[in-house]
Amino acid sequence: MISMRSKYALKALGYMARTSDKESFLIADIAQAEGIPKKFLEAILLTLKNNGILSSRKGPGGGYSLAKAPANVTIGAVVRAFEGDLAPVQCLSESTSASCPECSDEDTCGIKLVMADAGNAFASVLDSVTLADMLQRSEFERQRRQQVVDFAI
Amino acid sequence: MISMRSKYALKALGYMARTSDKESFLIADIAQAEGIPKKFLEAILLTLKNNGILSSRKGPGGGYSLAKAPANVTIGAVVRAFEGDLAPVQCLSESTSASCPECSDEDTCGIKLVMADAGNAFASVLDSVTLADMLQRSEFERQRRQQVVDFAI
DNA sequence: CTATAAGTCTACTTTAAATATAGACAATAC
DNA sequence: GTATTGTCTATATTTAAAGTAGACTTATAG
Repeated sequence: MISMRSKYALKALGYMARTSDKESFLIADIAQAEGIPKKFLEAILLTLKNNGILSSRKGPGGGYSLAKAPANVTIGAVVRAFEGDLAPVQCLSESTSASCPECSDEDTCGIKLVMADAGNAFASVLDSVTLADMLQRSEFERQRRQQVVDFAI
Repeated sequence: MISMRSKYALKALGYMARTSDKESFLIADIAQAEGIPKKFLEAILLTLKNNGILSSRKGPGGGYSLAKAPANVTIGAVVRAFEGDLAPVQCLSESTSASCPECSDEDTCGIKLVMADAGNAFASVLDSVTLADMLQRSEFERQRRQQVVDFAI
């Protein structure tokens, strides 16, 4: 389960990428458009900035902008900014140095080996999809469903 | 991140499957062997029983036994007993009926579409590996590392 | 039929993390 | 210099996980 932070981040980025007529976005506007608590979004956008995904300018006329083209931002990079490495078990996380306290032999632990595979499968998908892909996919799905409805009429 | 419950469950099952000379296991013995808090393990084994993975008998001479051969128990089934469906986002979970509160159109939500793929990739791995596979893999890794050490000497 | 050995159930406590909020601070444009 | 906007620090709230305690039930042995 990914956190709300990650989901809000993806929503905010999706909104910014989708609204291509605007260059810069106010926190308050994004919050309202996507239904995200403003103060919470504040911290989220800051994290995205610190991860090089967004850039910002203070003062009047300022706001947040995408630091890269949507085709160059992977979903994996966004999610990792909030969830750390995407390890399904603690002992696979490199950032959290906490290993299994009671694992007799971590190197040959079957659980760890299997979870590594599963975690990699999960991460590969997110790393292979960009923000642009995500929007395109959503749009494709919208049109596909629209056609089904048209056909039904 | 999977919970300790799932990890403890896999440890307990691994222990039972590995210790093939015994038929029946006491909670206390498993707890001690695998370093799991006994009272906590109690609840975990019960859940495994309710999911048809273990069977039990009360009274003297009783204890827990594997309800199926290790080759017929998938890691996915074990983990699902504790984590529910392995949905990476709430709106993909069928058990938790809570959908995204602020998703304008859930059917075409790009986040949901991408996360569905990632979640499926994760689940596929766990569903394709059995308890027997896990033990075998661990043993294989143990021997491989042993050889490397021998060679180094 | 009683004593004992096991699993089962209910309730609670503790701990930690996620989520969210408040308010002061800093930078920039005009 | 003042209004606008992002940034930072601190705190509150809520929720779930992790762990514990103790009474209850079922079965076996003798």
